[in-house]
Amino acid sequence: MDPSFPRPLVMVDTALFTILDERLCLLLTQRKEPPFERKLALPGGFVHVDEDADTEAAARRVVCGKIGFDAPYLEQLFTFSGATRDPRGWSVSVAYYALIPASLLDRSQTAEAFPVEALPALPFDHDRIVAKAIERLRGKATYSSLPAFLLPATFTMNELHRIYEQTIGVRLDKASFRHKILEQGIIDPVPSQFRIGAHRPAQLYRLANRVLTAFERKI
Amino acid sequence: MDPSFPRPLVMVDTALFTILDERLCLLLTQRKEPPFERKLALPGGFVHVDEDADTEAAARRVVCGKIGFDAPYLEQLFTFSGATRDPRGWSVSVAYYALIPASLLDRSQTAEAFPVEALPALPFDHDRIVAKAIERLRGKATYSSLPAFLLPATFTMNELHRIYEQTIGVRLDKASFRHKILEQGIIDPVPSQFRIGAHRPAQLYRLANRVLTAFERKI
DNA sequence: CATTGTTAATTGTTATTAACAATCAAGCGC
DNA sequence: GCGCTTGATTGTTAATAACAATTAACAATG
Repeated sequence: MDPSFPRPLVMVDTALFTILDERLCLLLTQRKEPPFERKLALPGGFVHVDEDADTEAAARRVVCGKIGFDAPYLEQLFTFSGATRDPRGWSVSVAYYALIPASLLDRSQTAEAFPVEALPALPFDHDRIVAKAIERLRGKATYSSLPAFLLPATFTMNELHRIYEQTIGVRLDKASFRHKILEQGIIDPVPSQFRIGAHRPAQLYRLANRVLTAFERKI
Repeated sequence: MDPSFPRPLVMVDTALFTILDERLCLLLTQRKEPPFERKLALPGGFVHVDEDADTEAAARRVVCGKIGFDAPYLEQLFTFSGATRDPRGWSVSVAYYALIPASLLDRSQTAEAFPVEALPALPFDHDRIVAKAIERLRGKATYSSLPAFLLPATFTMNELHRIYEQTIGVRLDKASFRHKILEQGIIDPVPSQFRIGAHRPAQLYRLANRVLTAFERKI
Protein backbone atom coordinates (compact mmCIF):
# COMPACT_ATOMS: atom_id res chain seq x y z
CA MET A 1 0.00 0.00 0.00
CA ASP A 2 1.58 3.20 -1.21
CA PRO A 3 0.18 6.34 0.37
CA SER A 4 2.42 7.15 3.25
CA PHE A 5 0.49 10.01 4.83
CA PRO A 6 -1.15 9.29 8.19
CA ARG A 7 -4.30 7.22 8.11
CA PRO A 8 -7.13 8.16 10.45
CA LEU A 9 -8.97 6.03 12.96
CA VAL A 10 -12.06 4.47 11.40
CA MET A 11 -14.95 3.57 13.64
CA VAL A 12 -18.68 3.01 13.63
CA ASP A 13 -21.26 4.47 15.99
CA THR A 14 -24.85 3.34 16.20
CA ALA A 15 -28.06 5.07 17.21
CA LEU A 16 -30.43 2.36 18.41
CA PHE A 17 -34.05 3.46 18.55
CA THR A 18 -36.84 1.75 20.40
CA ILE A 19 -40.18 2.79 21.85
CA LEU A 20 -40.78 2.44 25.57
CA ASP A 21 -43.91 3.76 27.30
CA GLU A 22 -45.02 5.40 24.06
CA ARG A 23 -41.80 7.42 23.89
CA LEU A 24 -39.03 7.28 21.34
CA CYS A 25 -35.86 6.14 23.13
CA LEU A 26 -32.20 5.54 22.39
CA LEU A 27 -30.11 2.72 23.82
CA LEU A 28 -26.85 3.97 25.33
CA THR A 29 -23.84 2.13 26.69
CA GLN A 30 -21.52 2.89 29.51
CA ARG A 31 -18.06 3.16 28.00
CA LYS A 32 -15.54 0.64 29.33
CA GLU A 33 -12.38 2.33 28.07
CA PRO A 34 -10.93 5.80 27.82
CA PRO A 35 -11.56 8.33 26.52
CA PHE A 36 -14.75 9.18 28.41
CA GLU A 37 -14.52 5.98 30.44
CA ARG A 38 -17.76 5.15 32.31
CA LYS A 39 -19.67 7.85 30.43
CA LEU A 40 -22.90 6.97 28.63
CA ALA A 41 -22.44 7.04 24.86
CA LEU A 42 -23.73 5.57 21.62
CA PRO A 43 -22.60 1.96 21.14
CA GLY A 44 -19.62 1.98 18.83
CA GLY A 45 -16.26 0.48 18.01
CA PHE A 46 -13.41 0.36 15.61
CA VAL A 47 -13.70 -1.14 12.18
CA HIS A 48 -11.61 -4.30 12.02
CA VAL A 49 -10.16 -4.41 8.55
CA ASP A 50 -9.40 -8.09 8.87
CA GLU A 51 -12.75 -9.34 10.13
CA ASP A 52 -15.37 -6.85 8.98
CA ALA A 53 -16.50 -7.19 5.38
CA ASP A 54 -17.44 -3.51 5.41
CA THR A 55 -18.62 -0.82 7.80
CA GLU A 56 -22.12 -2.26 7.80
CA ALA A 57 -20.73 -5.55 9.03
CA ALA A 58 -18.89 -3.65 11.73
CA ALA A 59 -22.10 -1.87 12.68
CA ARG A 60 -23.97 -5.18 12.87
CA ARG A 61 -21.24 -6.55 15.10
CA VAL A 62 -21.55 -3.56 17.42
CA VAL A 63 -25.36 -3.80 17.51
CA CYS A 64 -25.24 -7.54 18.27
CA GLY A 65 -22.78 -6.85 21.05
CA LYS A 66 -25.24 -4.41 22.55
CA ILE A 67 -28.61 -6.15 22.21
CA GLY A 68 -27.57 -9.74 21.55
CA PHE A 69 -29.32 -10.16 18.22
CA ASP A 70 -29.47 -8.64 14.75
CA ALA A 71 -31.54 -5.46 14.41
CA PRO A 72 -34.64 -5.80 12.20
CA TYR A 73 -33.73 -2.56 10.51
CA LEU A 74 -30.28 -1.04 10.12
CA GLU A 75 -29.27 1.76 7.78
CA GLN A 76 -26.22 3.87 7.21
CA LEU A 77 -26.81 7.40 8.46
CA PHE A 78 -23.87 9.69 7.82
CA THR A 79 -20.11 9.79 8.11
CA PHE A 80 -18.66 12.19 10.63
CA SER A 81 -15.02 13.20 10.53
CA GLY A 82 -12.49 15.72 11.70
CA ALA A 83 -9.71 16.44 14.13
CA THR A 84 -11.89 17.57 17.03
CA ARG A 85 -14.52 14.88 17.32
CA ASP A 86 -12.22 12.46 19.17
CA PRO A 87 -9.42 13.51 21.56
CA ARG A 88 -7.19 10.84 20.04
CA GLY A 89 -6.91 12.87 16.86
CA TRP A 90 -8.33 13.01 13.35
CA SER A 91 -10.93 10.27 12.95
CA VAL A 92 -13.77 9.04 10.81
CA SER A 93 -16.97 7.56 12.20
CA VAL A 94 -19.50 5.92 9.94
CA ALA A 95 -22.75 6.27 11.83
CA TYR A 96 -25.66 3.85 11.50
CA TYR A 97 -29.11 3.86 13.00
CA ALA A 98 -31.28 0.89 13.81
CA LEU A 99 -34.88 0.27 14.86
CA ILE A 100 -35.55 -2.30 17.52
CA PRO A 101 -38.93 -3.48 18.86
CA ALA A 102 -38.99 -3.05 22.62
CA SER A 103 -40.53 -6.50 22.93
CA LEU A 104 -37.22 -8.05 21.91
CA LEU A 105 -35.28 -6.31 24.67
CA ASP A 106 -34.82 -7.63 28.18
CA ARG A 107 -34.81 -5.64 31.37
CA SER A 108 -31.09 -4.98 31.55
CA GLN A 109 -31.21 -3.53 28.04
CA THR A 110 -34.25 -1.31 28.54
CA ALA A 111 -32.57 0.01 31.69
CA GLU A 112 -30.12 1.82 29.41
CA ALA A 113 -32.82 3.35 27.20
CA PHE A 114 -33.34 7.10 27.37
CA PRO A 115 -36.13 9.15 25.82
CA VAL A 116 -34.72 11.28 23.03
CA GLU A 117 -36.00 14.45 24.72
CA ALA A 118 -34.19 13.57 27.93
CA LEU A 119 -30.79 12.29 26.89
CA PRO A 120 -27.78 12.75 29.15
CA ALA A 121 -24.84 14.76 27.81
CA LEU A 122 -23.02 12.61 25.28
CA PRO A 123 -19.28 12.48 24.58
CA PHE A 124 -17.52 12.94 21.22
CA ASP A 125 -19.88 14.37 18.61
CA HIS A 126 -22.62 11.94 19.56
CA ASP A 127 -25.10 14.79 19.98
CA ARG A 128 -24.76 15.58 16.31
CA ILE A 129 -25.16 11.93 15.39
CA VAL A 130 -28.31 11.66 17.47
CA ALA A 131 -29.75 14.85 15.99
CA LYS A 132 -29.12 13.61 12.48
CA ALA A 133 -30.57 10.19 13.25
CA ILE A 134 -33.79 11.66 14.63
CA GLU A 135 -34.04 13.99 11.66
CA ARG A 136 -33.68 11.08 9.25
CA LEU A 137 -36.10 8.85 11.13
CA ARG A 138 -38.74 11.61 11.21
CA GLY A 139 -38.20 12.42 7.56
CA LYS A 140 -38.50 8.87 6.37
CA ALA A 141 -41.40 8.00 8.61
CA THR A 142 -43.70 10.25 6.61
CA TYR A 143 -43.35 8.30 3.40
CA SER A 144 -42.21 4.80 4.33
CA SER A 145 -42.91 1.81 6.49
CA LEU A 146 -39.95 2.54 8.75
CA PRO A 147 -41.87 3.02 12.02
CA ALA A 148 -43.30 -0.50 11.69
CA PHE A 149 -39.87 -1.85 12.54
CA LEU A 150 -40.29 -0.46 16.03
CA LEU A 151 -43.14 -2.90 16.60
CA PRO A 152 -43.08 -6.66 17.12
CA ALA A 153 -43.75 -9.01 14.21
CA THR A 154 -47.52 -8.60 14.51
CA PHE A 155 -49.38 -5.51 15.64
CA THR A 156 -52.75 -3.83 15.44
CA MET A 157 -53.65 -0.91 13.21
CA ASN A 158 -53.97 1.38 16.21
CA GLU A 159 -50.57 0.40 17.54
CA LEU A 160 -49.07 1.22 14.16
CA HIS A 161 -51.00 4.46 14.12
CA ARG A 162 -49.64 5.50 17.49
CA ILE A 163 -46.07 4.58 16.51
CA TYR A 164 -46.29 6.77 13.44
CA GLU A 165 -47.66 9.66 15.47
CA GLN A 166 -44.87 9.31 17.99
CA THR A 167 -42.04 9.10 15.49
CA ILE A 168 -43.31 11.90 13.27
CA GLY A 169 -44.57 13.98 16.14
CA VAL A 170 -47.91 15.07 14.64
CA ARG A 171 -51.49 13.89 14.94
CA LEU A 172 -52.72 11.71 12.08
CA ASP A 173 -56.32 11.08 11.10
CA LYS A 174 -57.34 7.53 11.94
CA ALA A 175 -59.36 6.84 8.80
CA SER A 176 -56.90 8.49 6.43
CA PHE A 177 -53.98 6.69 8.01
CA ARG A 178 -55.76 3.38 7.62
CA HIS A 179 -56.53 4.05 3.98
CA LYS A 180 -53.02 5.11 3.03
CA ILE A 181 -51.24 2.31 4.84
CA LEU A 182 -53.47 -0.39 3.38
CA GLU A 183 -53.39 1.15 -0.09
CA GLN A 184 -49.60 1.20 -0.16
CA GLY A 185 -49.63 -2.47 0.74
CA ILE A 186 -46.82 -2.17 3.24
CA ILE A 187 -48.67 -4.36 5.73
CA ASP A 188 -50.90 -7.42 5.41
CA PRO A 189 -53.59 -8.62 7.80
CA VAL A 190 -52.76 -11.90 9.48
CA PRO A 191 -55.77 -14.09 8.66
CA SER A 192 -58.11 -14.71 11.60
CA GLN A 193 -55.67 -13.41 14.18
CA PHE A 194 -56.83 -10.80 16.63
CA ARG A 195 -55.54 -8.97 19.66
CA ILE A 196 -58.03 -9.82 22.39
CA GLY A 197 -58.47 -7.57 25.38
CA ALA A 198 -61.21 -5.97 27.38
CA HIS A 199 -62.85 -4.69 24.21
CA ARG A 200 -63.50 -5.41 20.60
CA PRO A 201 -60.72 -7.65 19.23
CA ALA A 202 -58.35 -5.87 16.84
CA GLN A 203 -57.14 -7.33 13.57
CA LEU A 204 -53.44 -8.19 13.67
CA TYR A 205 -51.17 -7.13 10.83
CA ARG A 206 -47.59 -7.88 9.78
CA LEU A 207 -45.14 -6.18 7.46
CA ALA A 208 -45.53 -7.29 3.86
CA ASN A 209 -42.31 -9.02 2.90
CA ARG A 210 -41.70 -6.79 -0.07
CA VAL A 211 -41.56 -3.75 2.16
CA LEU A 212 -37.83 -3.57 2.58
CA THR A 213 -37.11 -3.62 -1.12
CA ALA A 214 -39.87 -1.15 -1.88
CA PHE A 215 -38.49 1.03 0.81
CA GLU A 216 -34.91 0.92 -0.31
CA ARG A 217 -35.83 2.43 -3.61
CA LYS A 218 -36.24 5.63 -1.65
CA ILE A 219 -33.38 7.91 -0.67
CA MET B 1 -2.87 6.89 19.29
CA ASP B 2 -3.45 3.47 20.72
CA PRO B 3 -5.25 1.10 18.40
CA SER B 4 -2.57 -0.87 16.65
CA PHE B 5 -4.65 -2.81 14.15
CA PRO B 6 -4.28 -1.84 10.49
CA ARG B 7 -5.96 1.37 9.44
CA PRO B 8 -7.66 1.48 6.06
CA LEU B 9 -7.18 3.92 3.22
CA VAL B 10 -9.67 6.78 3.48
CA MET B 11 -10.66 8.60 0.34
CA VAL B 12 -13.44 10.68 -1.16
CA ASP B 13 -15.14 10.23 -4.52
CA THR B 14 -17.45 12.73 -6.11
CA ALA B 15 -20.34 12.43 -8.55
CA LEU B 16 -20.59 15.77 -10.36
CA PHE B 17 -23.91 16.29 -12.11
CA THR B 18 -24.66 18.82 -14.78
CA ILE B 19 -27.17 19.16 -17.60
CA LEU B 20 -25.96 19.36 -21.18
CA ASP B 21 -28.30 19.33 -24.18
CA GLU B 22 -31.24 18.63 -21.90
CA ARG B 23 -29.56 15.48 -20.59
CA LEU B 24 -28.34 14.67 -17.11
CA CYS B 25 -24.57 14.19 -17.28
CA LEU B 26 -21.68 13.26 -15.02
CA LEU B 27 -18.22 14.78 -15.13
CA LEU B 28 -15.49 12.13 -15.25
CA THR B 29 -11.71 12.38 -15.02
CA GLN B 30 -8.97 10.43 -16.66
CA ARG B 31 -6.95 8.87 -13.86
CA LYS B 32 -3.32 9.96 -13.76
CA GLU B 33 -2.02 7.22 -11.46
CA PRO B 34 -2.42 3.51 -10.98
CA PRO B 35 -4.53 1.63 -10.31
CA PHE B 36 -6.66 2.01 -13.44
CA GLU B 37 -4.28 4.61 -14.87
CA ARG B 38 -5.75 6.54 -17.82
CA LYS B 39 -9.20 5.10 -17.20
CA LEU B 40 -12.17 7.43 -16.85
CA ALA B 41 -13.43 7.55 -13.28
CA LEU B 42 -15.21 9.72 -10.75
CA PRO B 43 -12.99 12.54 -9.48
CA GLY B 44 -11.58 11.50 -6.14
CA GLY B 45 -8.60 11.51 -3.86
CA PHE B 46 -7.25 10.65 -0.47
CA VAL B 47 -8.30 12.46 2.65
CA HIS B 48 -5.36 14.46 3.98
CA VAL B 49 -5.60 14.28 7.74
CA ASP B 50 -3.31 17.23 8.12
CA GLU B 51 -4.93 19.66 5.71
CA ASP B 52 -8.58 18.63 5.40
CA ALA B 53 -10.85 19.76 8.20
CA ASP B 54 -13.15 16.84 7.42
CA THR B 55 -14.22 14.67 4.49
CA GLU B 56 -16.44 17.45 3.16
CA ALA B 57 -13.41 19.71 2.96
CA ALA B 58 -11.59 16.95 1.12
CA ALA B 59 -14.52 16.61 -1.27
CA ARG B 60 -14.55 20.37 -1.91
CA ARG B 61 -10.85 20.23 -2.62
CA VAL B 62 -11.39 17.44 -5.14
CA VAL B 63 -14.30 19.26 -6.80
CA CYS B 64 -12.31 22.50 -7.07
CA GLY B 65 -9.46 20.57 -8.62
CA LYS B 66 -11.83 19.28 -11.24
CA ILE B 67 -13.96 22.29 -12.18
CA GLY B 68 -11.88 25.17 -10.79
CA PHE B 69 -14.53 26.61 -8.49
CA ASP B 70 -16.73 25.63 -5.57
CA ALA B 71 -19.86 23.66 -6.44
CA PRO B 72 -23.14 25.50 -5.72
CA TYR B 73 -24.50 22.35 -4.13
CA LEU B 74 -22.51 19.56 -2.48
CA GLU B 75 -23.88 16.85 -0.22
CA GLN B 76 -22.54 13.70 1.35
CA LEU B 77 -24.00 10.66 -0.36
CA PHE B 78 -22.87 7.42 1.23
CA THR B 79 -19.78 5.71 2.54
CA PHE B 80 -18.55 2.68 0.65
CA SER B 81 -16.11 0.26 2.16
CA GLY B 82 -14.64 -3.20 1.95
CA ALA B 83 -11.68 -5.26 0.85
CA THR B 84 -12.69 -5.65 -2.79
CA ARG B 85 -13.55 -2.14 -3.91
CA ASP B 86 -9.90 -1.12 -4.37
CA PRO B 87 -7.08 -3.48 -5.45
CA ARG B 88 -4.79 -1.85 -2.88
CA GLY B 89 -6.78 -3.47 -0.08
CA TRP B 90 -9.45 -2.66 2.45
CA SER B 91 -10.55 0.94 1.99
CA VAL B 92 -13.22 3.45 2.85
CA SER B 93 -14.58 6.00 0.40
CA VAL B 94 -16.88 8.76 1.54
CA ALA B 95 -18.85 9.63 -1.58
CA TYR B 96 -20.31 13.07 -2.27
CA TYR B 97 -22.44 14.38 -5.07
CA ALA B 98 -22.61 17.89 -6.42
CA LEU B 99 -24.78 19.86 -8.82
CA ILE B 100 -23.12 22.23 -11.26
CA PRO B 101 -24.78 24.58 -13.76
CA ALA B 102 -23.44 23.84 -17.22
CA SER B 103 -23.10 27.58 -17.79
CA LEU B 104 -20.19 27.67 -15.33
CA LEU B 105 -18.22 25.02 -17.19
CA ASP B 106 -15.82 25.69 -20.03
CA ARG B 107 -15.30 23.58 -23.10
CA SER B 108 -12.51 21.40 -21.76
CA GLN B 109 -14.70 20.50 -18.80
CA THR B 110 -17.86 19.72 -20.73
CA ALA B 111 -15.75 17.51 -22.99
CA GLU B 112 -15.49 15.07 -20.09
CA ALA B 113 -19.24 15.03 -19.39
CA PHE B 114 -21.16 11.84 -20.15
CA PRO B 115 -24.92 11.32 -20.12
CA VAL B 116 -25.85 9.07 -17.21
CA GLU B 117 -27.51 6.60 -19.59
CA ALA B 118 -24.33 6.31 -21.64
CA LEU B 119 -21.49 6.13 -19.15
CA PRO B 120 -18.32 4.23 -19.94
CA ALA B 121 -17.37 1.30 -17.72
CA LEU B 122 -16.07 2.73 -14.46
CA PRO B 123 -13.30 1.33 -12.23
CA PHE B 124 -13.49 0.49 -8.52
CA ASP B 125 -17.10 0.47 -7.29
CA HIS B 126 -17.87 3.72 -9.05
CA ASP B 127 -20.87 2.16 -10.76
CA ARG B 128 -22.48 1.65 -7.39
CA ILE B 129 -21.66 5.21 -6.37
CA VAL B 130 -23.20 6.57 -9.55
CA ALA B 131 -26.32 4.44 -9.13
CA LYS B 132 -26.77 5.64 -5.58
CA ALA B 133 -26.18 9.26 -6.55
CA ILE B 134 -28.81 9.16 -9.29
CA GLU B 135 -31.23 7.46 -6.94
CA ARG B 136 -30.72 10.17 -4.33
CA LEU B 137 -30.95 13.00 -6.83
CA ARG B 138 -34.20 11.62 -8.27
CA GLY B 139 -35.63 11.01 -4.84
CA LYS B 140 -34.89 14.46 -3.53
CA ALA B 141 -35.92 16.25 -6.69
CA THR B 142 -39.55 15.39 -6.06
CA TYR B 143 -39.79 17.30 -2.81
CA SER B 144 -37.01 19.88 -2.82
CA SER B 145 -35.39 22.66 -4.77
CA LEU B 146 -32.38 20.54 -5.66
CA PRO B 147 -32.76 20.61 -9.47
CA ALA B 148 -32.57 24.40 -9.40
CA PHE B 149 -28.87 24.10 -8.61
CA LEU B 150 -28.34 22.69 -12.08
CA LEU B 151 -29.38 26.04 -13.53
CA PRO B 152 -27.52 29.36 -13.61
CA ALA B 153 -28.28 32.04 -11.03
CA THR B 154 -31.36 33.23 -12.90
CA PHE B 155 -33.72 31.13 -14.99
CA THR B 156 -37.23 31.07 -16.36
CA MET B 157 -40.10 29.03 -15.01
CA ASN B 158 -40.08 26.82 -18.08
CA GLU B 159 -36.37 26.14 -17.79
CA LEU B 160 -36.91 25.08 -14.21
CA HIS B 161 -39.86 22.98 -15.30
CA ARG B 162 -37.79 21.15 -17.87
CA ILE B 163 -34.94 20.55 -15.41
CA TYR B 164 -37.32 18.97 -12.96
CA GLU B 165 -38.81 16.75 -15.64
CA GLN B 166 -35.36 15.65 -16.72
CA THR B 167 -34.03 14.87 -13.28
CA ILE B 168 -37.16 13.09 -12.08
CA GLY B 169 -37.87 11.48 -15.41
CA VAL B 170 -41.63 12.06 -15.52
CA ARG B 171 -43.89 14.62 -17.17
CA LEU B 172 -45.16 17.36 -14.86
CA ASP B 173 -48.18 19.55 -15.41
CA LYS B 174 -47.16 23.11 -16.23
CA ALA B 175 -49.79 24.87 -14.19
CA SER B 176 -49.50 22.59 -11.17
CA PHE B 177 -45.74 22.83 -11.21
CA ARG B 178 -45.94 26.58 -11.27
CA HIS B 179 -48.34 26.66 -8.36
CA LYS B 180 -46.37 24.31 -6.16
CA ILE B 181 -43.00 25.89 -6.78
CA LEU B 182 -44.25 29.41 -6.12
CA GLU B 183 -46.28 28.32 -3.10
CA GLN B 184 -43.29 26.68 -1.48
CA GLY B 185 -41.38 29.90 -1.94
CA ILE B 186 -38.21 28.21 -3.05
CA ILE B 187 -37.74 30.74 -5.85
CA ASP B 188 -38.36 34.46 -6.18
CA PRO B 189 -39.03 36.47 -9.33
CA VAL B 190 -36.27 38.92 -10.19
CA PRO B 191 -38.13 42.25 -10.48
CA SER B 192 -38.54 43.49 -14.04
CA GLN B 193 -36.07 41.05 -15.50
CA PHE B 194 -37.11 38.96 -18.44
CA ARG B 195 -35.58 36.49 -20.82
CA ILE B 196 -36.09 38.09 -24.23
CA GLY B 197 -36.17 36.01 -27.37
CA ALA B 198 -38.26 35.57 -30.45
CA HIS B 199 -41.39 35.32 -28.35
CA ARG B 200 -43.15 36.55 -25.30
CA PRO B 201 -40.52 37.51 -22.69
CA ALA B 202 -40.33 35.14 -19.72
CA GLN B 203 -40.07 36.27 -16.13
CA LEU B 204 -36.68 35.46 -14.61
CA TYR B 205 -36.47 33.80 -11.21
CA ARG B 206 -33.70 33.08 -8.73
CA LEU B 207 -33.40 30.71 -5.78
CA ALA B 208 -34.74 32.22 -2.58
CA ASN B 209 -31.83 32.51 -0.20
CA ARG B 210 -33.52 30.53 2.52
CA VAL B 211 -33.76 27.51 0.26
CA LEU B 212 -30.70 25.71 1.44
CA THR B 213 -31.65 25.83 5.08
CA ALA B 214 -35.26 24.88 4.39
CA PHE B 215 -33.96 22.07 2.29
CA GLU B 216 -31.53 20.71 4.81
CA ARG B 217 -34.34 20.01 7.24
CA LYS B 218 -35.20 17.14 4.91
CA ILE B 219 -33.41 13.80 4.55
C1' DC C 1 -49.15 46.52 -40.52
C1' DA C 2 -52.12 42.65 -40.21
C1' DT C 3 -50.92 37.54 -40.19
C1' DT C 4 -48.66 33.76 -38.37
C1' DG C 5 -45.82 31.20 -35.29
C1' DT C 6 -44.00 30.32 -30.90
C1' DT C 7 -43.42 30.48 -26.19
C1' DA C 8 -45.27 32.52 -21.65
C1' DA C 9 -48.77 32.67 -18.34
C1' DT C 10 -53.47 32.14 -16.64
C1' DT C 11 -57.96 30.33 -16.06
C1' DG C 12 -61.49 27.03 -15.34
C1' DT C 13 -63.28 22.47 -14.94
C1' DT C 14 -63.03 17.87 -13.37
C1' DA C 15 -61.26 14.12 -10.73
C1' DT C 16 -58.56 12.58 -6.53
C1' DT C 17 -57.32 12.83 -2.18
C1' DA C 18 -57.18 14.28 2.51
C1' DA C 19 -59.45 16.19 6.82
C1' DC C 20 -63.18 16.09 9.89
C1' DA C 21 -67.05 14.30 12.28
C1' DA C 22 -70.08 10.95 13.25
C1' DT C 23 -71.60 6.27 13.47
C1' DC C 24 -71.53 1.34 13.84
C1' DA C 25 -69.28 -3.10 15.80
C1' DA C 26 -67.55 -6.12 19.34
C1' DG C 27 -66.14 -7.40 23.36
C1' DC C 28 -66.08 -7.00 28.91
C1' DG C 29 -67.78 -5.93 33.63
C1' DC C 30 -71.48 -5.08 36.36
C1' DG D 1 -79.29 -6.01 29.42
C1' DC D 2 -76.61 -1.59 29.92
C1' DG D 3 -72.86 1.20 29.87
C1' DC D 4 -67.92 1.55 28.88
C1' DT D 5 -64.01 1.22 25.96
C1' DT D 6 -61.60 0.38 21.90
C1' DG D 7 -61.85 -1.12 16.94
C1' DA D 8 -63.49 -0.17 12.34
C1' DT D 9 -66.30 2.13 8.88
C1' DT D 10 -68.95 5.53 6.58
C1' DG D 11 -70.18 9.93 4.72
C1' DT D 12 -69.58 14.74 4.02
C1' DT D 13 -66.78 18.62 3.20
C1' DA D 14 -62.60 20.94 1.98
C1' DA D 15 -58.29 21.06 -0.25
C1' DT D 16 -55.19 19.46 -4.21
C1' DA D 17 -53.85 17.81 -8.29
C1' DA D 18 -54.61 16.62 -13.25
C1' DC D 19 -56.25 18.01 -17.54
C1' DA D 20 -57.68 21.05 -21.17
C1' DA D 21 -58.27 25.28 -23.03
C1' DT D 22 -57.47 30.16 -23.37
C1' DT D 23 -55.23 34.55 -23.30
C1' DA D 24 -50.75 37.37 -23.60
C1' DA D 25 -46.64 39.04 -25.68
C1' DC D 26 -43.42 39.36 -28.69
C1' DA D 27 -40.65 38.50 -33.57
C1' DA D 28 -40.57 37.38 -38.20
C1' DT D 29 -42.76 37.50 -42.48
C1' DG D 30 -44.82 39.04 -46.51
